[in-house]
Amino acid sequence: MNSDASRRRDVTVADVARAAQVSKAQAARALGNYGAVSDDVRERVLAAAEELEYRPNELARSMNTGKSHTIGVVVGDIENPHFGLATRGITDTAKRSGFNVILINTDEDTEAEIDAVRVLLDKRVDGLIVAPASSVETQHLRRVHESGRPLVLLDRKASGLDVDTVAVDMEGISHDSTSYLIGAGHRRIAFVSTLKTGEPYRDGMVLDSSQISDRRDGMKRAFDEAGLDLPDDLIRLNAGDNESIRKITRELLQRPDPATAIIASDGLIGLSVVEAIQELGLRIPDDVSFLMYDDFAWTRLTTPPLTVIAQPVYDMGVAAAAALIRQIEGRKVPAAVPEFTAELIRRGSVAAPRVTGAGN
Amino acid sequence: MNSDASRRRDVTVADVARAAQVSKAQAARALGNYGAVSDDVRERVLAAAEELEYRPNELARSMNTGKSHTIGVVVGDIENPHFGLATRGITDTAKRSGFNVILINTDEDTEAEIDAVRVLLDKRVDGLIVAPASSVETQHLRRVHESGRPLVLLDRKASGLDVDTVAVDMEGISHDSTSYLIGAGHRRIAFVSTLKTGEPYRDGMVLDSSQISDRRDGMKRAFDEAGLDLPDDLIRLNAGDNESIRKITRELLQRPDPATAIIASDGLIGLSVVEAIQELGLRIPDDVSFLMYDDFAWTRLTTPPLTVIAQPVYDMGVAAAAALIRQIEGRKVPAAVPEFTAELIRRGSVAAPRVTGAGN
DNA sequence: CCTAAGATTGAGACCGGACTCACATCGATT
DNA sequence: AATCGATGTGAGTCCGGTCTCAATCTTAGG
Repeated sequence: MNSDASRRRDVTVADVARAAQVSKAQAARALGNYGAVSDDVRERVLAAAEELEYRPNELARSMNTGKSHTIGVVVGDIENPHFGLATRGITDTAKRSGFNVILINTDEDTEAEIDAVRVLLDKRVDGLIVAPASSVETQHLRRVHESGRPLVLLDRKASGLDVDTVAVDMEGISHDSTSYLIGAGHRRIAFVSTLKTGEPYRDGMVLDSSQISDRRDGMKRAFDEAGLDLPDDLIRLNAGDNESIRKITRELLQRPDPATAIIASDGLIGLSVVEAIQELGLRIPDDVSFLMYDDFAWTRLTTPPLTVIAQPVYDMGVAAAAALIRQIEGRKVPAAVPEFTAELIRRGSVAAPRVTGAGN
Repeated sequence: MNSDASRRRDVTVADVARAAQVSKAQAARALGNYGAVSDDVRERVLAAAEELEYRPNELARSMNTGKSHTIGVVVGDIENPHFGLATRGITDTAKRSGFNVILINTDEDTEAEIDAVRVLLDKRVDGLIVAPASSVETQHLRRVHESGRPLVLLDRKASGLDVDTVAVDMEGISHDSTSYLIGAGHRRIAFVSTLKTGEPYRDGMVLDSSQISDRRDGMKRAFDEAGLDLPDDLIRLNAGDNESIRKITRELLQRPDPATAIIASDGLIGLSVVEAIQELGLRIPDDVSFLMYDDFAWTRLTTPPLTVIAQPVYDMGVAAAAALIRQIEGRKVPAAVPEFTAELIRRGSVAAPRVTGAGN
C-alpha cells in the first residue's frame, strides 16, 4: 500500500500524533498510559500506532525517566557453568521484574572489572551485580556504592564494603569438609586454586579473594581442632590452564611426602586435577581422595562419582537479582539477603588414605 | 573539599563547560574529540572534566548518534555450556570492537524469543545475534531483517531467511558419525533430542529445527548408502528434563528390539542418557555404544571416555560477532561467513554391538 | 596594509520521549 | 444561573549529548 521501501527512520510519537490528528502530548499520554486521555483520542492514537507499527524508543524514555530498566552483571567467566547458572538465576529474576541484563566478562582481571563497571555506569544501568575479582582492590566498587548506585556482590565479599553480598558461608563448609577428610584419616590434604598471586602460598599470606581466604581459614580451623598443623606446602595458588593444573597435581602426588587428598577450589580445576590423577595411573579414592567445589552434573558420571561441595548457585543468582531490584525500587527495608549454605555431597571419591610405612 | 554529600545528579557537559569557562559546544567538542578546539580550551575542559569526574551519558550520546554500541544476543539457555562458550566468543569479540552485549534467554520458547527481539529492538541495539528456537516460525526475524537492522543467526538456520548464519554442516557430520556407527556394525541406532513437538517422530515429519532435521537427513543418507533403513522408531524427540530423558533411554534399551547405539543431540541430554545407562547396570561400550554432540571437557573423564562430535563453538561465537559487527559498520563486502565443520572425536564409547542370537 | 582562507567559538536546533503549565470543557453543586 | 473541582488538551521545556550555522579571530599571501 504505502511506502514499502525499507525506510530508515523509526516511527515516533510525533508521527503517531500526526496520523491520529492529535497533539504530540496527547499521543504520548495515550501511548505511555499516563495522564488524562479521552476514550476517543486513546482509540485513535492506539489505532494509528498499530497501523504505523510504532515502537517506543527506550533510549529516549530512559533519558528523562532516569531509569534504564537494565542491570549490569560483571562476572569472571560465563563460560564457567558456575557463573552460567548464577547468570541464569539473575536473568530469570530480572526478566520477571521487567529488567534486562548487560553482561560483561572480566577474566578475573581487576583492570577489566574496573573498566566494565565504568562502561556499565556510563550506560546508566539501574544497578550492578558484581562478582569481584579481588576482595582487596575495591575502590571502584566503593565509588559505585558511594555514588548511591545500587550494588550487590556475588560470591565474594569486598573488604570494608558494606553492601548486600550473596555468598555462602565458605569458612564453615571448608571447615566441615576438611574435618571430614581428617576424620577419614587424611593429614596431607592439598588445596588447589586459580587465585593469581605473585608468589607461592605461605603461612599468614593475605589472600586477595575472600572466597579463598575463608576456605583457608576453614581448613586451618579444622586442622587446629584436630590438634594438627595445616600443611602449608600443599596449598597451591596460581593454578591456571589445564596444563598448569596437571603439573601442579603431578607435583602434589609425586613429591616425597605426597598429598593423600586433594581439594579443588572449583569445578574447572577439579576437571583437570582428576584428569591428571588418571594420567598418573592412580585411582580415586584408593590412591588419592578427591573433593571439589561445584556440584556439576557430570560428577555423578565418573568412576567413582565425585564427592563435592554443592552451592545453591542458581538461587544465589536469584537472590542477588532480587536484592538489587529491591534496592533499585527503593524499598527502605534492607530485608537482609538470605544466608546461603553449601552442602557436602558425599559420593565416592573420598576414602581412608592408603596405609604407608610412615604410620609405624 | 567541595560538596562531599552524595549528590544525586550526574555531571554533564554543561557543568564542565561552566567550570572551564567555555561554551557547552566547545566543551562537548573537546570531550568528544571532534571539531576544532584550541589547545588552551582543550586543556581547560579536560582539566575541569577530570576535576568534576565527568562521565559522558552514553544514553544521551546514543540518542542522537543512533548507535548504542550494544548488540543483543538471544540464546536458548546460557546455563548450557554450549551457549556459555559461544557467548564467551561473542562477548570477547564484541568487547574488542567496543561493543557491549545484552543477553536474553528464551528457554527455547518462540514466544519468549519474539519478546526478546522486541525488547532488544526497543532498546535500539545496533544488531542482533539470535540462536532461533524454531527454524520455521521466523516472521519476527524476517521483520528484523527487513527493517534493515543487522542480524546474524547462530547454530540454526531460519527457513527462507537469507541472513548470515554461523553454523556447522550438521548434515555432513551426522552422516559421517552415523556411517561410523554403521561401520562398527550397528543397525539399531537411536537419536535423542530435546526438540519439542506435539507428536512423536514419524517418517517425513517436518522438524522445527534445522539443526535436528539436518541431523536426521544425515543419518538417513548414511543408512541409505549402506542399503539400510533408518530406524524411525528409535528417533526420540521431546526429551526434556533429566527424568524424561532417563525414561526414554530405559525404553530404548529395554524394548524387544533394543537400540545398540545411542546418539544424544547435545551434552545435557548426553549426561542424562549416560546416567540412565549406568543405572540400568549396562556398560558402555560393551552393552551399548554412545555418541553425543558437544565436546564437553568432562567427557574425557568418564569410564570409558566418550566419543563426541566437537563443534568449534567459541570460534562460531567469534565469527557471529565479527559478521554482525561487519554488518553494523556497513562494510559492503559481504565477506561470507566462514564455514565451520564439526569433528568426530573417537574416544572410547563406541564399539561393535553385542552379538545376539538374532544374527543366526 | 588589506583580504581571504582557515581555525575557533557560541547560540541554538535536534534526537524521542516524559512531563509541567495554562487554558479549555463539562457535569455537578447550591 | 454562577461556581468549582475534575477531566481534556496543546504548547513548550527538559534530559544530555551531537551537530549545524553564522560570527569572530588568525594569519598568510598579495
